[in-house]
Amino acid sequence: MAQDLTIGALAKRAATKVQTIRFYEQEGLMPAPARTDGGQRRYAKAHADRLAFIRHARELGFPLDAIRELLHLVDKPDQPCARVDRVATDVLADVEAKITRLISLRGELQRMVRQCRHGRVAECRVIKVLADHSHSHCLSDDHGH
Amino acid sequence: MAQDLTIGALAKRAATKVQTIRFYEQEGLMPAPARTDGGQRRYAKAHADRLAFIRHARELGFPLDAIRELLHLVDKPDQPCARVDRVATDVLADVEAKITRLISLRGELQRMVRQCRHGRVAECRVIKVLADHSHSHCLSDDHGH
DNA sequence: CTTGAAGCTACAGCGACTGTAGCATGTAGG
DNA sequence: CCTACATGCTACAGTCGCTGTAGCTTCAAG
Repeated sequence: MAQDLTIGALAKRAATKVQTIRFYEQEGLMPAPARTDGGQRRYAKAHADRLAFIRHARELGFPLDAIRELLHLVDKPDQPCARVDRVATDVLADVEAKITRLISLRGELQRMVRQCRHGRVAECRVIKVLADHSHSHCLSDDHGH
Repeated sequence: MAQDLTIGALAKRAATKVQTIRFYEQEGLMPAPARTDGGQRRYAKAHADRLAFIRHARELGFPLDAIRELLHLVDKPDQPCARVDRVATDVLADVEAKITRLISLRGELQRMVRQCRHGRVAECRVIKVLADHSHSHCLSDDHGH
């Protein structure tokens, strides 16, 4: 077919690395493509669409396992989409938890940096805050992670 | 000395795993402690302080390399703390970048989940949004990461 | 002296790639 | 037709910060 892509051309289109595509194939996320007589991969449009799906999901924070599940579900279009919804909601909850935690980290870091008087290490607030054991429990609600 | 701690007791105090402490020693973050005749580690208070410092810095998102640098600086208290400030500011910038990105992800995920009509997979908005290539560039300002 | 918890070393595994070494293939120009 | 040379191939190591496991030894209490 005329519109077949080499792995390099596909990688450029999807803004991924060549190795990443081979990695997705190995992980069962991308189907094995046709090969030339010499053994090189040649991709059709369906592969490009699938790769775009995977990349978009990855950018949104979906782990590969979740993407694998979504790809299975795409092949069963008559089923109810409750599981799709579940996967997406789980990712959303994960993203929200990360935001909450990072905002609390940002607060503590900002306080630390703001208090630094740019003197010598001996009296540096940053070092003092890090060394101060009494601060360390204010974030520990998450250490089970 | 009477106040020496086994690795297990130290781990419990610092809310870490035993293996994590050995890992920090191997990485040069924790100094090698005294050993019993049988070869078991025995820790003094200085080790507990150092471990608390490391753990607190880790909770704040400092990578181990940054912590290594801070620990070196702690041993040179007469130097200006500009480098300490630099390390902390870098971590803060990193945290802020992550927050910005995650908030944009959250927005897209919320839209996706909200539009789901809980029908069949064939007409699922979540799947459609993920498959739609035209959405995939709205976050790509960060793909260099 | 025995038992059982806790310690020891060494190494594999996680997630999601990324990089490297050492070849083979494909294609464009001469 | 031949030669460069970019690109492709496989296989495997490395990234980060731990965590878990196997197979053994040591310690402290009873």
